[in-house]
Amino acid sequence: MPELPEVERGRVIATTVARGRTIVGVHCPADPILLDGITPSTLRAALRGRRVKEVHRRGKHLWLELDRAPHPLFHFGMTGSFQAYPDGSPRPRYCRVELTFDHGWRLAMPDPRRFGRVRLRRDPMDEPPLSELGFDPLLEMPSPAAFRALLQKRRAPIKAVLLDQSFAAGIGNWIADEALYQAGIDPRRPAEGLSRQEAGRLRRTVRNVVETATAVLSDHDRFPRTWLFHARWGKKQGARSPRGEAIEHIVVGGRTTAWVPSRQR
DNA sequence: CTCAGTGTTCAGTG
DNA sequence: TCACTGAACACTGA
Repeated sequence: MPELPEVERGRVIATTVARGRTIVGVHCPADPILLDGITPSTLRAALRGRRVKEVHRRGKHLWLELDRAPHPLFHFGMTGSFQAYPDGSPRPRYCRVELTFDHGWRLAMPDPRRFGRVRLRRDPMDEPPLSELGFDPLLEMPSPAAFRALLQKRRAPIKAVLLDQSFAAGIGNWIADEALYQAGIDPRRPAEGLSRQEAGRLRRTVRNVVETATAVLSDHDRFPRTWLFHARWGKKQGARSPRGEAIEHIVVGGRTTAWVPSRQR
């Protein structure tokens, strides 16, 4: 699930259930998704009794700003998410962490595949991993000139650069493919070789894809029907884009890439 | 039964 | 330093 729009949905869910509330319970079995030597008891000690002032997101990372450090920082990996539900509802399957608040509602992080991560940070923005992130396309998209300048420093394929979280924070496999498709750019092109016009188009399509997906809280059924997204994993052989174009599958930057050669140059 | 997957990290290589 | 490859992580569903 989790690229920027899915994580933003998690932020909205967490804000709704947790902002201004006090954490009264922490359920978390010992699990490798707890990093930096966190144990169930240290996590409980850090969180119980704390008030949640605000919920923040940057790229694919999400954290609760508490009334006292350290603050819990979450990454959803491939299959993590947030769910909120009232006291008494069953705990979701694959729940790794569950917080209970003073109004009786709970916030859980299920993560079947366990690629998610939970950390504690004193100054989240000033410490890794957040301090290593590039710009967040929703919060701070650079100017066209600055965007192109960043691209010109990179020789790697443009798709690999889009996936690099130290370049842009929050872009994942499907957003990179969608933005390149809409911009009409071959994913294998060296980033430094994009013209000013191409860089400008790509900047706009990245922003458009992220903003559009976020505006519908990442409800896939509400993504525009013209998006490659709906066709990319359909059938590998003979797949067609919504516009009837042939879709090819190749590997770029170590990831399966769906693209439309007749449209992307 | 086999394989790929909306992600990250690390070791090894050039 | 940069960049690429492959493996590892762990589990589901086609």
